[in-house]
Amino acid sequence: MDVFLAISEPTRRGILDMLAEGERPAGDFVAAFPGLTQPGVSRHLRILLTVGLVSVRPLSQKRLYSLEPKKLAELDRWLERYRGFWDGRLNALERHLDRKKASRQSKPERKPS
Amino acid sequence: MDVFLAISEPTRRGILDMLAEGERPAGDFVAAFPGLTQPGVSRHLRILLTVGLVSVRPLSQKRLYSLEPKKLAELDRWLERYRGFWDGRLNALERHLDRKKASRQSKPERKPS
DNA sequence: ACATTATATAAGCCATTCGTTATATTATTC
DNA sequence: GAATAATATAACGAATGGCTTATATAATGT
Repeated sequence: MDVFLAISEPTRRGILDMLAEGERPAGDFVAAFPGLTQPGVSRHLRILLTVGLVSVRPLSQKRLYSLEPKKLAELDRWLERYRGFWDGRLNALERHLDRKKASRQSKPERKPS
Repeated sequence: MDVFLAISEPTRRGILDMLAEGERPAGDFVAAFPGLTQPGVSRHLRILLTVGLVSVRPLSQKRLYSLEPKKLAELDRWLERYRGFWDGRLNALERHLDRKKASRQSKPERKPS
């Protein structure tokens, strides 16, 4: 299983989306996806972990998952080839860069759980 | 089948990569992937077509496929959320923007201070 | 009309994946 | 140490995906 296959699953993208806001215990995902059972969610986490899209650290009985951005950069590098093919994209990039540059001295913060 | 699933397959990414260089007849892909049979390639093209990642126009017996960038922009919009999580990305973006700007105006600026 | 070229569709097989229930593991609390 | 809480693993069935061979469609050339 590679990164592309890993993010092809909606639930796993949902998990990543939640992790974009910060570190979270596995239980949060179980609660967030009522359509799935706990083992089901656990398996998705396992997949994201083995692929390298997330990492874990134990906190008592809990396991805190967090985003592993380097792997997502892989995906971005693939898209790189196609960027410039669509219009309207440039403005979005410029806006993003402006935000980035404006907050360059401050590190991106992570919400504690 | 959605865009994420469509690009999760290596052969289909290969097809898109070839299309990044321009319009191509179906036969080109059959030739480019010796590990697959013609119907196998045809099915991948069908999938890319139904998802909206490519389009076709007939030219005599041939069918010319070309990239449909708008659909890839969808993927990019998803990644947007995560951009800014990895380092080193900024420079690549800036380089790209510089290229873009350079092609839009006659005199590109070397480095903003 | 018939053969050829280019591509698509059909049918079937095998591998993978996703979900489930049941059970195991690990840490905490009483 | 027994009970509880949080999470992981095992085993398995159902669905999906991708590949194949065989066949169909469509346009071109003779």
